[in-house]
Amino acid sequence: MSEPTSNNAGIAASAAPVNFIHQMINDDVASGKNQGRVHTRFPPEPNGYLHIGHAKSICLNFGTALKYNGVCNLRFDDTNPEKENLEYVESIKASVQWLGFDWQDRLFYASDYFDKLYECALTLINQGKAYVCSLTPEQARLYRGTLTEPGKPSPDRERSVADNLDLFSRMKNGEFADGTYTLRAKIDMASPNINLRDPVIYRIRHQHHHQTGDKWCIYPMYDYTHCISDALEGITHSLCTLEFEDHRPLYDWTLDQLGLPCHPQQIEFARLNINYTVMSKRKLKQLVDEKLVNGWTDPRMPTLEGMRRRGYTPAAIRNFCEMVGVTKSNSLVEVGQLEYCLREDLDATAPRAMCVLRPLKVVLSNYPAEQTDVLRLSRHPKDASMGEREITFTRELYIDRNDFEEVPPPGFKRLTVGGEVRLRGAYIIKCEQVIKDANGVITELHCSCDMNTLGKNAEGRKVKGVIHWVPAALAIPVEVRMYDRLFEHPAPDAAEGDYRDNINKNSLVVLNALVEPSMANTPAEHRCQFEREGYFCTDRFDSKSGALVFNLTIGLKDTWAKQQ
RNA sequence: UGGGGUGUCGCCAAGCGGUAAGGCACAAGGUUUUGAUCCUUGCACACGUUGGUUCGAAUCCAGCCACCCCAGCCA
Repeated sequence: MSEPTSNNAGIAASAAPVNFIHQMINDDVASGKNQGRVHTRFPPEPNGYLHIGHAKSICLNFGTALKYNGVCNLRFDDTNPEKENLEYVESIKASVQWLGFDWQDRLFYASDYFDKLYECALTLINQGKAYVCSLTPEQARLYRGTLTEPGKPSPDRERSVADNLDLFSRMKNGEFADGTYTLRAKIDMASPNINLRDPVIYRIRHQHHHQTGDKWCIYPMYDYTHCISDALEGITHSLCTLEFEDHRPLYDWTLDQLGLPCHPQQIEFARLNINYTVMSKRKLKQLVDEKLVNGWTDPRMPTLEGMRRRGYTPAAIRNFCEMVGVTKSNSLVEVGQLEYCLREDLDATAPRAMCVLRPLKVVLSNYPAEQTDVLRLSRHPKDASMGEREITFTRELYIDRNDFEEVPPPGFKRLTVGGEVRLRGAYIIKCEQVIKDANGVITELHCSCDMNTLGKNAEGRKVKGVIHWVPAALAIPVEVRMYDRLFEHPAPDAAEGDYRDNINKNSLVVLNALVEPSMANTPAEHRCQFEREGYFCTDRFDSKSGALVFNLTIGLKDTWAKQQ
C-alpha cells in the first residue's frame, strides 16, 4: 500500500493544548510582529537517515506553519561536506514526504547561500568583527580557556582589516592547506558563554561538496550559517533543540552585526527520547556500519525508513508526536505510547486476515473429504466498507501450535484434548486424538466437527475460545519476519557497558507461515491484521507475488500472555 | 568552583495567584465468533526541597538539592 501523497492541508490542525512555542507565537501574532506572518523551516544535515526524533521536529515545524497559515521550508544544513552525501539528501526528502508534509517549492540548501555568506564574512572583517587566525586547533583550545577560566586573545586578534581581507581571500582561493587558518568572529574571549569566545566561522576544507562540487575550499560553520540562512529565507521562528540554547547569543550577535532586514527568533525545545532504543545519529550509523542491523531501513531501526518498512503509518507517528507534546524538559517517553498510537491507527485501518504462524495440522474426522464450505468473512469487524473475503473450509486445516495444549494451564481457552473451540468464522470442533511422532512431537490433531454450528451457536451453547485457521491444501506459504525491540535495556545509552552489548539477539525471528488464500496477490507495503496475532506489513523491498514476505509491525495487546 | 536550562502521578503533560486537565501504563468490571477493539469505574490532600509574601501559592520571592547541555576548525 503506497501512501497517498497527502499534502499538508490534509493533516488536521492540532487539537492538543497549546505548547509554549505556540503561546509565544500567539503573542507575536497578536502584537503584529512579522506582520502576523509565521514561517518555519526543518533544517536537517544530510549526514544520515531521519529518525523518529526528527519526526517531532518535522511535525512541530510543518505543523506550526499549518496552524498559523504560514509555510515551512525544507533546508539542508549542508556546511560540512565531509559527512554528507546525496543518498542522505534523497532519503530525507522521501521521509518528510512520507510523513505527509509538503515543502512545495521551498527546498533549499545552506550551500545555496555560500556566496552570500562569503560577502557577509567580508562585511564582518571590514567592521573589524572578524579576523583570520593561524592558531592550530590544539592552540585554539588552550587559548579558549575553560568553563571556569576566561580565554586569552589570539595573537592574530588585532590583525589589520587589510591583512584579514587579503588572507581570507587567499583562504578562499585555495592557497592554504586544511587547518592552517580559520576566520573567527571577534566577540569576547572572557565571556562565561564559551560560544562567544571568538568562535570559528570559516574553516579550510579541500573537500568535494555534493551540491557545490569543488567551487569552495572554505566552508562556513553552523552557528554563522544557520542564522543567516534563516534570515535570508524570511524565517520568523527558528525552532531547534535544547543544546543550542547557549548558541542563541551568537545567533543574535551575528544577525545584529550584519543588520539583515529579517531577524528570526530562535526557540529551543527538548529532543524526543524513547526507551529501548537509541536515537543518536552516530550510534545509528554505527549499527549500520558494523552490520548489527541490515542497513538504515532495517525494520528494527528507529529511522523513519525503518519504521515505514516495519509497517508504521505516518498518521500514527504524527499522532504520537502530538501526544507527547513540546516542552523544554528532557524526557524519556515509553515506547508503549508509540505502540499505542500505532495500534490505534492500524485497528481502524487494517483489513483482517488469518495467518497460521506455527502450523499444526488438524484433520476433521467426520467432515466429508469431498465437502467444502465457501465462507465469506468481513474484512473488518467494524467497517463494512472494507467488504468481505472468501475462504474455503476443508476437512484438513492448520491451526497454530500455540492454540493447543495437552496439559492446559488454568484459564486456557484454546484447544485441549476433549475440549471444544470455535474455528473463527466456521465450526466448533472438539479434539479427539493427538498424533505424535517417534520423538513424542505432536504432528497432527484429529478432531470432530459439530456440523450444526456454522454461523451459529447450537442450542445456546457457547464456547469460550475462538482460534484462527487456514485450509491445508489452499493456504499460501509465506515468510514472516517477527520483529522485537532492538535493545533489551530500557535505556541502552545509560546502561552499564557499551550500548551494543544490550542488543536483543531475538529481535528478528523468521517463520515459515501459512496465510489464507485471499492474500495471494497482496502488493508490497500492504498493511493488515492477522487475527489474534498482530499487525503485519508486506516488506517494501523483499515481498513479491508468489513469495510474500510479511513484517510484524506490532503484536495485538496480549492480556493472556501477561497473565502467564 | 563559570554559563545556560529543567524539576507536577510509573511515563508523557495541562496549569500562568483562587484551592491538581488529559493521554499512556496499571487495576477491576461489562460487551465480544480476534484472550483484540469498544464501554464503565478506579488511580497525585499533592506539585524537587526549605523558608518567605498573600485572605489564598504548583503558580510570586529567596536559599538549597537533583538532573541535562556547553571548553569541535561537528551540527
